Amino acid sequence: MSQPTERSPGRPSGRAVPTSADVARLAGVSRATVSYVLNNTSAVRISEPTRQRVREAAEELGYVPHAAARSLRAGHSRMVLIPSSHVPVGPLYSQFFNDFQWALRRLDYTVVQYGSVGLEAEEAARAWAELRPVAVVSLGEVELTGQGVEILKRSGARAVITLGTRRVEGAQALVLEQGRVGEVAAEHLLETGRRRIGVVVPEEPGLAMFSGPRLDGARRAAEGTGATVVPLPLRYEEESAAGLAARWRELGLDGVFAYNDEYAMLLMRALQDAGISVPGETAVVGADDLLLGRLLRPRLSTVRIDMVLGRELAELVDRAVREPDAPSVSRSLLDSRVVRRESS
Amino acid sequence: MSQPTERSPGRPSGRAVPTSADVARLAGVSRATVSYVLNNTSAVRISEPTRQRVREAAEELGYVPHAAARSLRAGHSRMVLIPSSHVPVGPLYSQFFNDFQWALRRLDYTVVQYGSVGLEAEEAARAWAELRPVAVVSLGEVELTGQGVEILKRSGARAVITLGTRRVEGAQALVLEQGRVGEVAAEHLLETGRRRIGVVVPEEPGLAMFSGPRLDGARRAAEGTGATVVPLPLRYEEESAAGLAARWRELGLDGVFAYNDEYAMLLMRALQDAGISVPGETAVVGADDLLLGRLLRPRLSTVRIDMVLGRELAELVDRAVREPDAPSVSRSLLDSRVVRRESS
DNA sequence: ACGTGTCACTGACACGTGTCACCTCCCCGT
DNA sequence: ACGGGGAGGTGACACGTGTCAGTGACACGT
Repeated sequence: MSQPTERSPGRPSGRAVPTSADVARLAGVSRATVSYVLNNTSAVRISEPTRQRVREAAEELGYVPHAAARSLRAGHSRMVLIPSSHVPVGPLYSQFFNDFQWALRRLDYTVVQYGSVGLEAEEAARAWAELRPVAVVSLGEVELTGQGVEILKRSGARAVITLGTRRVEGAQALVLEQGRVGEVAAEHLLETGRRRIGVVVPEEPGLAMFSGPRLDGARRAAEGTGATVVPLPLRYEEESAAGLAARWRELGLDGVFAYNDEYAMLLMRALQDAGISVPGETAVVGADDLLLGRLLRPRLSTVRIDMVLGRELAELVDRAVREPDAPSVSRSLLDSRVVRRESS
Repeated sequence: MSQPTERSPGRPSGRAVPTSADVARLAGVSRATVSYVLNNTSAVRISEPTRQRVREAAEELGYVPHAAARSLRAGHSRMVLIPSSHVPVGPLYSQFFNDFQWALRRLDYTVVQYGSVGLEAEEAARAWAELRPVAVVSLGEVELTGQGVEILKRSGARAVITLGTRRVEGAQALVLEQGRVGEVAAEHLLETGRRRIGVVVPEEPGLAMFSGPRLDGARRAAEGTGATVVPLPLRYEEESAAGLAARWRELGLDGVFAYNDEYAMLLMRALQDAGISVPGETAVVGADDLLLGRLLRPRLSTVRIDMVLGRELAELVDRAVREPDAPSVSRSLLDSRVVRRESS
């Protein structure tokens, strides 16, 4: 029942996608020549008239090379894979990500975001490895185990870089010192005379990766000063904030670092509605320096986070790809400082 | 100088990435058997002991199949490509996108986001076509021309779907009726007796795609009512808002739809600082129903946008892939309604 | 006439996988 | 003794590309 697999030599139109062989046929040259022309191979000399003919044939057929076949033959690709689970992120991160992507493209890499929603860590790593990326940059949204790194490296990845809060076995780690954020916030509150400091810890899942280190940083700042640090679980809802505000007096806090400008705004409103004066009775500090925070009264004090430059990270990826055996640097890539406004 | 290309038969470790041939060798079977076992091919019977041996060998070598080789051989892939230029987006969109991705994975597609920052429309389409995706879903962030659609289809894409504000030649278009957002906002303002209505139009590039239709929608609502609609350019900065507020009285507006809750909050604060009472003198309506809008006083009225379900869109993609010749449906996928609070 | 070189191009192989047709045992019924 | 047939497995091809070695054709110097 199966057709003989002979390829009818002249199949000019049809619905088949054109290959370089089709281009060669149309231009009246060999497939090799087509490859040389379209890739501008410098080591081989092809006459100008022939080049022209090949290019015209390719144009006419709408030929587009097949990336899979190409990287199969080449034995490697220039694909940088970025796992993404897409927690909603702020403009800060978004800006950084754009820069990063742009810089990588400039270095002639192909950036691919590959979502792996709802997969196990190792299972996800295997899925990424199937694509044979030359590098994997995990931006901390997705968990990556030492086992996963091993799978990726064995599949040919020359660089596995994690950009997150904790180190992963075998990978280049760029630690985002989230702790610093909490630390400078707490230091600021201490300097202005506060002694019992609350730290808001969002209950939303997926944020633990950031909130944990920030809390720890605040604790570090308080160490040895005699001040106390109290974690405050909070959901991003008005009722949750109202509930927290209702028992505020019994907590006896005189300062609070609220993880985030959004949580800070939520909490500050709830405090004010409960009759707690800000900053008189309690100082409030957020983070991210959102424009909206400046619209409240009192204006929200905040921690401004200077993110690593996308270009810088792209160059680091490039270096890691070219020298995979280089020592595993692990730098801190955040700089944080307090912007004092009126709420503290 | 080149080594003879013989492959040393026993190369147990080394740094080479293992192929199915290596697995076959280790398990003492043929490559075909390996393929059958690992793919659970039902039409072929392999004894249980052999299956075991193959699986163990694959495990031991850390074998991961090569996606490129696989889809090359298969002649098609199940990759859905989503071009992304990553303008910072709100939680609404983010949630939708997660659902969409999850639903596609459930339908056994591989979702890949491919950024094409700073490429021409046609050039970008060519780059996407190289990956030979089975479907392309443009979420409106990226321009896609009729020419681009042609390139993609010729390269084997069975479905090209645009999800945006305008239709594209040759593609399945799902029009997001951004106009409705402006329309219901304006209708609401008109119902509450406002006659001179401002519509904030962000000056930030990349938002024009949304802001234009919203303005048009507001105009549509005002048509025939005798009310006037005035576009108000605004940058997302305090100074810009202050400038607009300063000349508010001479504009003589009694209502404003501010594109967005964020712009609305910015403008409302500036109006209040300039001594304009809200909603007494001017009513303000935003959009997106952000939690933060509820924290202001007066609480911000807003347009709640019910986005299409991710699952629904995923099923539509699946249908389009299975029946590429189906008629080009083009539905509206937004539902908008006003949530009245205190600012209007 | 002959070796040497250069130019422009082509033939053939390899990359890793899925699958189809075929092959070899071995058992069973007559 | 022989045909039939199923169970379990293998050999070989094709997918589309990049690249190396080679091949005529022609020019040049002796």
